[in-house]
Amino acid sequence: MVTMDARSAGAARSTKHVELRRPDGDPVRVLVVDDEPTLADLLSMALRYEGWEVRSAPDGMAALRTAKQFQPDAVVLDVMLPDLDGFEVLRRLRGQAPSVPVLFLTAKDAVEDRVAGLTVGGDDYVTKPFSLEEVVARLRALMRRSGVGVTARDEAVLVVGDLSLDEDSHEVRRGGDLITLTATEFELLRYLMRNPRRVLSKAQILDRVWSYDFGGQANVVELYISYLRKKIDVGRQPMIHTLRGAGYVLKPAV
Amino acid sequence: MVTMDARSAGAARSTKHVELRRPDGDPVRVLVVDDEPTLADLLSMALRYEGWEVRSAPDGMAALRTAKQFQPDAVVLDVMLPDLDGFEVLRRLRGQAPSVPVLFLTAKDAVEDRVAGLTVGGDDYVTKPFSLEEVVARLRALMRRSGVGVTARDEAVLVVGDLSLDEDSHEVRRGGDLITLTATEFELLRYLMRNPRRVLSKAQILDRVWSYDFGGQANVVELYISYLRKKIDVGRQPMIHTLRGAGYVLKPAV
DNA sequence: ACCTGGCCTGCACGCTAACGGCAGGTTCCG
DNA sequence: CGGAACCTGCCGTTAGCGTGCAGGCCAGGT
Repeated sequence: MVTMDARSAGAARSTKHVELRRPDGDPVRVLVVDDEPTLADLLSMALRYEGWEVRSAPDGMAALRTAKQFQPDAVVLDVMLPDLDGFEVLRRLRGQAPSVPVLFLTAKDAVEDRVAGLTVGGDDYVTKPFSLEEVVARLRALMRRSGVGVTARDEAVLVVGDLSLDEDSHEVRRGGDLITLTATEFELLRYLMRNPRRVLSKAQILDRVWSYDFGGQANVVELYISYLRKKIDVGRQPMIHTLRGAGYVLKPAV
Repeated sequence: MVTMDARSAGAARSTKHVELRRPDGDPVRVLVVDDEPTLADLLSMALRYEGWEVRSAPDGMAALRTAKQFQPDAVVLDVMLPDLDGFEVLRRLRGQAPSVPVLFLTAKDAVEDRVAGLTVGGDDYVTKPFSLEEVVARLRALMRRSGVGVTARDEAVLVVGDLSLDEDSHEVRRGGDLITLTATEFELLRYLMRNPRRVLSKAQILDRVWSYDFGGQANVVELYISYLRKKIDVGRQPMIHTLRGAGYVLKPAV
């Protein structure tokens, strides 16, 4: 009956969102700079899955070379690199392209020291370990603000049925009622709302919403789904549906 | 609100404020003159993020050359330059463009009185180390007074709900009651009021409201938020909200 | 130039929301 | 009817947040 190839994670994604596009119609280009191959690959795959064109570089010099030739619309940059300091890379990068937004990856403790100057130019950062949802969301936000993807008037508000989620204010409403979510609940709902009417397996959700080094049980997904239901579906037409053995779906209430 | 074409290439912010614009519709142009590359970059990024077109020069002669060709609407000028004295630059600049407003950057102990003397011409100055909020606010004020950005009658009063803040008189009111704020509290509130209904992380606030060389704990943000709450929210419908793990939001009280 | 008061910042403690493990209960399906 | 998959109440732990206190610095006044 219903399509059950929910785990075809590698397959190119069908039409879900309005694709971000550059003015010339080409897909958005993102450069990933990280010396850990595992992490770089993970990120590259996730971003490619968003429909973006991705290239990656293992160190600062390579990043600058690639950037010159690739002309990315955004850069994901690990601050800890074997050759150059991440901030040095930023400086030189700004010489080439003054307005390319940069998303920094940084270890938790390192942030405190030199957080200064990261967010002033519209740049942003996430601390390791991060969730892919977070990285993608922040990248989208960065590009939205810097004018990439102007063709898609892709505002910061996701809407599914009478449910809406504002990524700027973190405001969530179901038919007028304001709903308060915790950080994790918010990320989970955002992921669901980005993929409405589509089965998402617990594994997919775990990979996407929780940090890549999360060691816990897949049980947390069930737990947080139940939290969301209490806040969103209780006393209303349910929007979150369980598909036994497959996963969960979010769709407008009839 | 006037319709704004999306063609604003570069770093146009999402629709939050009315963008300052020149009579011809192009973005406002600002020239930054500083010999410290780090500082020049920091300023350039921040100003670009305001939606302005920025160019920078490392010394006095370059500044004059760039000014002639770039025709800026405002100039940010370090008084300490390798070649020419900042005042000399000003004099020659006035030869080219008599009415361009200038914002001086000066060390604390330095020639404060001499600079003060120059502000009679409508110019202004900021002492290092400064906060970006301060620089941007003063630049806006300068341009407002000199008639740049005539299209946007962007008054000096910020209003969010029943809360108002006058940038000229520093008067803050919540529903009629006059509220007295310290300098830091004022800058923090101004930043919040410039970004209503938008989550601001502690890092963003730090980068923006505190001086660029501030090395202290991110704890101060929490502290000053708590001060503001005491003065603004106590005994009323709260306008400042905490989003755990995300930041703070200011919004009209329902 | 000294004094004084107000403002900024560091430190540290207490608090509470949020997270996630566990386990017993429930629903669904074969 | 049995088992698998899922739901959810309970609760210990943690980390993010609020705030009182005290020292130091700057400004404004005498």
